[in-house]
Amino acid sequence: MDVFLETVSALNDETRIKLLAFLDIHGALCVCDLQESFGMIQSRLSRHLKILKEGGFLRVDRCGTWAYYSIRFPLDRFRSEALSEIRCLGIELPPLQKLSETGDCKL
Amino acid sequence: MDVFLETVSALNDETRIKLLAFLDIHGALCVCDLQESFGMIQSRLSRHLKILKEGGFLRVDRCGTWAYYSIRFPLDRFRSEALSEIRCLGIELPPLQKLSETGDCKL
DNA sequence: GCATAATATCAATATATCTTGATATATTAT
DNA sequence: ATAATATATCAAGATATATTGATATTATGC
Repeated sequence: MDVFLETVSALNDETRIKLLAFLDIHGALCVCDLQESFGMIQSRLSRHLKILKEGGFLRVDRCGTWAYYSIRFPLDRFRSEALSEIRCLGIELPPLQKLSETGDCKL
Repeated sequence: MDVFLETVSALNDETRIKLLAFLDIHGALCVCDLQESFGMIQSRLSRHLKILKEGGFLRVDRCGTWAYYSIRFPLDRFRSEALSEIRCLGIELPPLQKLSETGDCKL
């Protein structure tokens, strides 16, 4: 019950739905990229990304000081179906502003 | 976005998940049956049932003064997958206390 | 019509969640 | 070691949601 509720409540926020849609389109991005793209303050993003990660939707790959967030695959059926729904919503997303450089990191 | 969030937030409550599981097992029940089974006050149940209905999970069939709530079929893929998850949670549910009589009503 | 029963809605309080700004941690470069 | 950058966490206030008790609505039987 708790795990399911954690998954559902991760979905229960407009900001997090937009973040999922954005990461679904653009692949792995770090917090500063998202911060710049969405014009959001860092602590807010960090919190939402944590909730999405703990809800089983995202993975994090650390690369030096950067933390690259991306959709976690494979997703189970429920989360996968949720992502399909999100893809169909036609959400308006901001343009990607990419500041970070992967450099050595293999993502 | 709003419709999806309405669906998700309907799922985002322990009481409502239990109600879905209970109605999934027992079929159509009226508010007084649920009230008795769960030991909840009527206004609380009525509110949660309304949210589940507006979230697309339940239908209501009125029969005189009774309002019979049941899972709405067919469910779309996302809601159906949510219900599958709920079935797998192994939620402990109270025994059914059935007070209402269907009588003439065809359910 | 009047009384009773089932359900729905409202207003107030309690509880949880979100946002913000400040601070803490961690990594890299000098 | 110090400074700079990226991210995470914390505390306070703002907002949303849940619960309760009271009231309103609707249908039935007398």
